[in-house]
Amino acid sequence: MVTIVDVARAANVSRSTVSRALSGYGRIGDATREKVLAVAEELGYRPNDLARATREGRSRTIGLIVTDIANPFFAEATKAVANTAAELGYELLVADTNEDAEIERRATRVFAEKRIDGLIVVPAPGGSHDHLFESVGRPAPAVVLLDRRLLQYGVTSVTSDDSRAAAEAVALLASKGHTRIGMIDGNWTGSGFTKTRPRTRGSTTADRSDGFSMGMKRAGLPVRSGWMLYSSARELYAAQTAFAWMLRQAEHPTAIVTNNSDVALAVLTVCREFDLAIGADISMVTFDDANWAKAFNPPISVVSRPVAKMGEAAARELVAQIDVHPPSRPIVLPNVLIDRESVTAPRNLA
Amino acid sequence: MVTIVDVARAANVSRSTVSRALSGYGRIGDATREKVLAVAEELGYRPNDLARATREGRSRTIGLIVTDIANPFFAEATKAVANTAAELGYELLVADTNEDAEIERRATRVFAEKRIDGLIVVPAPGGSHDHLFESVGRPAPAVVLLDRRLLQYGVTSVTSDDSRAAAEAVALLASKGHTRIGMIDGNWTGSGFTKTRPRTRGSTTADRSDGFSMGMKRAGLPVRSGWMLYSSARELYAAQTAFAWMLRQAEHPTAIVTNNSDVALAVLTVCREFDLAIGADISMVTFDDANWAKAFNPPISVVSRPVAKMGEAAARELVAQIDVHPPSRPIVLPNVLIDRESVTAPRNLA
DNA sequence: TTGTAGGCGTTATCAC
DNA sequence: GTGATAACGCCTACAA
Repeated sequence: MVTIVDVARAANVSRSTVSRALSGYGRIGDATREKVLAVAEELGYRPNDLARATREGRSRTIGLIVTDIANPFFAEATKAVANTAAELGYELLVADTNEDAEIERRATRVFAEKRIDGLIVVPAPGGSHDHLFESVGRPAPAVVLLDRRLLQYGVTSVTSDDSRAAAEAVALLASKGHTRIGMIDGNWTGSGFTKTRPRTRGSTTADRSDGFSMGMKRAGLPVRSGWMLYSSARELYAAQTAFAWMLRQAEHPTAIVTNNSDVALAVLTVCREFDLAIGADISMVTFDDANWAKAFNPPISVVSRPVAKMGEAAARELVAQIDVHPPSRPIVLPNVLIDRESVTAPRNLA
Repeated sequence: MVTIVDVARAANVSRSTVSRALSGYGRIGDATREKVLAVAEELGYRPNDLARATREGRSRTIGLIVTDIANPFFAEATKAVANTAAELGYELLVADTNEDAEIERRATRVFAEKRIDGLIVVPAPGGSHDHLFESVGRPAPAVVLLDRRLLQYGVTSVTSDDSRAAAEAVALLASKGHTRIGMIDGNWTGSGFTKTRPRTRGSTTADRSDGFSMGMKRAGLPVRSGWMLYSSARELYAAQTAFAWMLRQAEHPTAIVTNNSDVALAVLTVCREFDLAIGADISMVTFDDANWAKAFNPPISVVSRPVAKMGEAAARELVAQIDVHPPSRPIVLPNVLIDRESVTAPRNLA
């Protein structure tokens, strides 16, 4: 690689003159500058940002740690973060933890060693997250949480108002006459599925379940045991098993809310197996406006989460903090309920 | 941030001793080492990898430039690259070009300044790619192409055998009795759609179209003008418009092949609007086993591309090249045709 | 206007 | 076994 010294030699000037020509600071003669620039161009000189960063104490690089980049939600968030960071003059280091807290710790450490200026993180569920915030070993000067909250630490978080949206989804279903409404939460850290509410903290998943319950209460509807299931996030078929189990109960729901698009796909699959027509036989609303939702027959009604905006907001907030603005209060972006055709009046009322 | 000097001071030894204790090179007394380690731990010392990289001339960081991370195919590839890189001891810098060659150039330059050890790139369509390979200004010592080929430059590429797979898809359709088979290619760089084959080079997209034609020829079937459409990759509804147009032709295809999952979604949407049942009224096979394909009614037959393996292979090949192994020959991984239920005999024969 | 010199945090060579 | 010292490439205060 060609360095500043090489350029200096070739242009018959000193290192500092080259630096001045390149960075445009201090005074320099026009002729000298142009010559230096020409030589640099010709030699294909590229400033060494590592050296610069070492000296300046800032790397102009931020880190993003996600539980699963392949998940459409996080893929789109990543895109927004990457684009916003680039626009703001930062590069993006990415790590995928596969929801494993141990991998998260490792990524955190390595990122810290690379001296990232800030970190956006979707913490892996379960386990302690002290490593992200303890003063000794804090991975970066600035940290922002994406789609998660960790109240104990007082970090800025970017989420969407999932509680309200879940309640709204229930209200929509109730307004069509549904009284037996179920929900499947696909973010359980256990295996298989369970009827008992897991005590999760900080997850927006919990918001959705809570919002569901609240919506049911407001509509004056009971939540029967077995109408609200928590299925494993790791096991591919857990959500299918859960929903199939739900359908086999004596009085099963006539409408279902799912907390992400993967669970929605599971529900759709099971409906096909049970020969149940979406809309006509069973109504549904899912979180996340996946790209396939509009293509289905019938098109699926969804809670569209502001993914791209969340990613962008996280990046902007992070950079603001790097520029030593004080941390913002929690940022909560609005969801929008899009009613397509998967919600109709229940059969027995028709 | 606490440096090696801080640790040295606190432990009452010299910088070199601290370095020895930490990196485990040279000779050092057991007692000294343990003390240093203890002090380092207590102070929360983290080696500064930027400084280390500056000195060693290698950053242990690789770059990934993609046209669209939010695209499920690239999202999964990114995941595989990230995981493999981590396993091999590299961190991953990511950039999204939105298929814009200018952004690609910018990312390339910045990555070079950050002194990445290697680069995996999905080049944006159109425009020159000299900037990736010209000796002066080459962004990294090692470069690997993902899902694209650029024959002129003699770079290693990782692709899947899409030509063969497309021919196989046609064969499957033909074996069920279809004679009027169409294809929609959703990677055209133009706007709207066109009937005339664009001259693209290096794209695996072209492989798919070519394979389709080859498959038709082998089956002794004609490709009527208007049965093979190229629709814009940028415009959201281009593929829908194209397929709707195709359906309105006098003798339209009874089966369709689509070259990616987004186009498949477009076809599905149009079929719903035309009230055509997949399978019964029109058969289809699409490239990419998207997560929704199994959930559809009926489940969609697909060419499953080995995405994760491609990402992993690209990362491994890149690291091998960084370790000065000579570039490998083009790597071509096998696709697998998964016949689900979207392919049946055409109506008029039933 | 231009050059000299020192330091950012590492690692490694060479004396002691 | 340990410490002083130089070097990686850059930037910039200061001197000329």
